[in-house]
Order: sequence, then structure tokens, then C-alpha cells
Amino acid sequence: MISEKFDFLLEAGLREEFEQAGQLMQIPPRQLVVEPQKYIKVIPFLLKGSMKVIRQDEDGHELFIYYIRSGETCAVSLSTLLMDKLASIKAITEDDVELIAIPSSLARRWYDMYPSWRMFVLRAMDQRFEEVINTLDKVAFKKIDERLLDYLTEKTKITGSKSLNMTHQEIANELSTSREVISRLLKLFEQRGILKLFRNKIEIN
Amino acid sequence: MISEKFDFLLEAGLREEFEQAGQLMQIPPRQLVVEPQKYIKVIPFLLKGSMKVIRQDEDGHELFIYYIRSGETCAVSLSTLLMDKLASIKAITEDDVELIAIPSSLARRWYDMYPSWRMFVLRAMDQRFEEVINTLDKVAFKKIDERLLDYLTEKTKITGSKSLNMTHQEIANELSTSREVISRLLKLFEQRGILKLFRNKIEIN
DNA sequence: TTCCTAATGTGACAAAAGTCACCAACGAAC
DNA sequence: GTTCGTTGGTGACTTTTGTCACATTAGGAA
Repeated sequence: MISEKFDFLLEAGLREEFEQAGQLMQIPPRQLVVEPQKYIKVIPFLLKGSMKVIRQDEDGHELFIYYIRSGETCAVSLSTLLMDKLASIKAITEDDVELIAIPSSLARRWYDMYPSWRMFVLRAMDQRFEEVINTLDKVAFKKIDERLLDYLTEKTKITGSKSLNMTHQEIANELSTSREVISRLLKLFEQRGILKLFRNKIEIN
Repeated sequence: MISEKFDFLLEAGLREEFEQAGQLMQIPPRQLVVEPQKYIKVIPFLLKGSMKVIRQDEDGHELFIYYIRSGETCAVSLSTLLMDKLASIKAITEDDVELIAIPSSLARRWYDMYPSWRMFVLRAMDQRFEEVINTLDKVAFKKIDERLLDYLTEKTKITGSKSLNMTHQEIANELSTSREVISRLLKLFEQRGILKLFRNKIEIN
């Protein structure tokens, strides 16, 4: 049963509606799921894979906000939808993603009907807020070498794999720095035996 | 009537409860209203003055999160309380503050009873999230001179006054940099005619 | 007034991060 | 195999930011 993975849905009615209305979807990597300046049509609940939430600022910079991992949803989409606003962010799949899509209208109705759904919305937002604050803290007080190390360990924890398939440029983007800086630091880490470098791939020890 | 300032309280019952249960309080400057590692006892609704919300990280750094201004409340406190967690932040008055304190138990009950209160909670969190993301964006992509300038204009917009009563050290803390950096930049701005410096005071043109 | 402290000013320097230029190497396509 | 675009490596340099040390000054307290 689909909703078993989402055990925070307490009310029987809610579980039923969730089962019925939730559309199971398979989405290929690098596909846009939430587009800025559009209305949110569905709320994604990830079953497999991960998505990236990004904001584009006025200067065209892409600010990485957070990942959505298996078992999670997009808090920003939720609040945007509940408040009937246009999306301010974009969400893009990182790899092959399997998700359950809940229509916006339902998510909105449930907010008024089901206490456990209300709590879920709250928890989702609270958790994301916490994450963003932590990022802010790191950006404000830590040097990039430490941030990079944090990033790598975090990333392996999420994916469960010791090997990371990304280019230095992609990492640099997420940490808002330049490719050269990342390359140099990675090389340094390799010399220290922390990891091993390959093309498009990093293996962490 | 107290609740006139808070016109988002739509339901008659809610307005009534708010009037009855809300405690009008006067609080002197620099007083702790929310303490970390304690339960939230009341939710503050500011009528006058402003408060600062800060987080202390493991290394003892104080990270400025946001201001609470007149007409606003503390979104983090709200969600913390609704989820029955311990406070992770501290909130401190900046100047003489007048506020209405709503007992936690009520705020929690209202979340289940009144749609407009639910929307209010949502809006508060959404707005703060947006603010923090904006800060993150600035910290990630802008240089301190621009951040300082932004900070000064923002601050005057909030207080409505062209003069700012703070020391360079205090500004440095909020921008997570050092006093010397701020002093130097302010001097530069003064030379450019953007502002005028006094002891404990900056006047912006 | 005089004294004292907090606040500010500033030069010199160090550290961190970003930029530029260019090369090397890998792997996919031909 | 050869070609070519992408990715990664690296030295040299600049810019930005942070740090240290110390001088100066304003304004309240004695």
C-alpha cells in the first residue's frame, strides 16, 4: 500500500483519499517538476530518488535551497499552494524519481479537514526552515574547505553510497563558489587520503 | 480594541478569545522573551518596538535570523510550540516593546479550530522562510559593502527613521563580520556623502 | 574639570577566496 | 585509430575579507 510509507497520515479518511487521488509517477533525471512563476499543480511525495530545490535571484544566480529525498515532500510548494501564490522556486529531479503526486486542490482541502495533515504541513516547513538556517550558519561562519567536507559527508549519508557522481562544477554551484576552488580542495583531500578522484565521480573513504 | 491591529483574525469567536486571553505587556529593551532549551510559554504579538531573533550555534556563534516588527509575530516560536518542541532560538527586545502575549495552549487549540488562524500561522512561516532565503542569497553572492548598504536602508525603512542608534560592533555582529570592516566601510560611505557618522549613531541621507 | 571607558579610526599585514590563463586527460563520436 | 568537447589540474595573480596593534575621541562619571 502506497500510504504505508507515509505513516503520519493518521485519519482513515485521509489515508483513503491519499490512496485514491495520489498519482504514481516515474520521472527521468533533470526534469523540471515545479516551475517558477506558475501555479503549483501537484505536491510531490518522493518514493525513490531525489529532487533539488533551487531559487533564481534577480541577478540570475542559482541559489541551492534544499534536497527532497525519499519519504519527503517540498515544503515550499506546500505553503505556496496553500496560500495560493505563484511558485518562486524551481524543483528539478536529480536522478530517476518515483513519486506520488497529490493534486493541489486536495492538499488545500485536507489542510482544513485533517489534523494530521496540518501537523504534517507544519513539520515539513519547520524542518526546512531549520535546514536553511543551518546552511546560513555554515555559509556565514565556516570556510569552504569545511563546507565542502560537510557537503560530501552529508551527500553520501543521503544517497547511502560512498561514491558521488557529479562534476566539480556542479559541486561548486551548490556551494556558490568556483570550480577551481573545488578542484583544488578535492585534490588536497585526495592527497590526505580522504577520498579518491575520478572523472565525474568521487569516492569517499 | 486590541485585535483591530490584527485584522487577519476573521472569526468572531477567535477575535473574542484573542481580546480576552491576550495579555498586554510592556517590556524594557534587551530583555529575553524566548529562551533556548525552554518551552514556549506565550506567543508575542508586537504592538510597538521590535525584537531580534537569534540562534546560537555549537561553536557559540550568534546567528541573526530576523527581526520581529510591530504587527508581526515570531514564526519560529509558533511552529516550535505547535509541534511541542523546545525553543532552539532566543528572542530579545531591541527597544521598549509593547506586545500582546497569547498563551501557548490557546495558540495550539486555535490551530485546530480557526481557519484564519491556520492561515496566519502559514503566512507567518512562509514570510520568514522567504526572508531567510533572501539573507542566504545575499550572504552567498554579495560583497559586504553591498550587504551593509542593504542593511542600512532596510533598517531605516523598518524604523521609519533616518538615524540608526547602534555601534559598529553591533552591525558587524548582525552581518557576521568584524567591527573594523564595518568601521572602514562606514567611513567610506561617509566620504561619499551617503551618511554621517556620530558616536552610537548613524544618519543616513 | 579630570578621568575613564567604550567606541571609533587606521595602517600594515595575513588569510581566504576568486579569477585568469592554459594545459592535460578522458571518453564519446566519427 | 583520430577528433573534439567536457572535465579536471594548476600556477600566478588579484580581490576581498579578516586580524592585530595601536591611536584617537566622545561623553559620562567622579
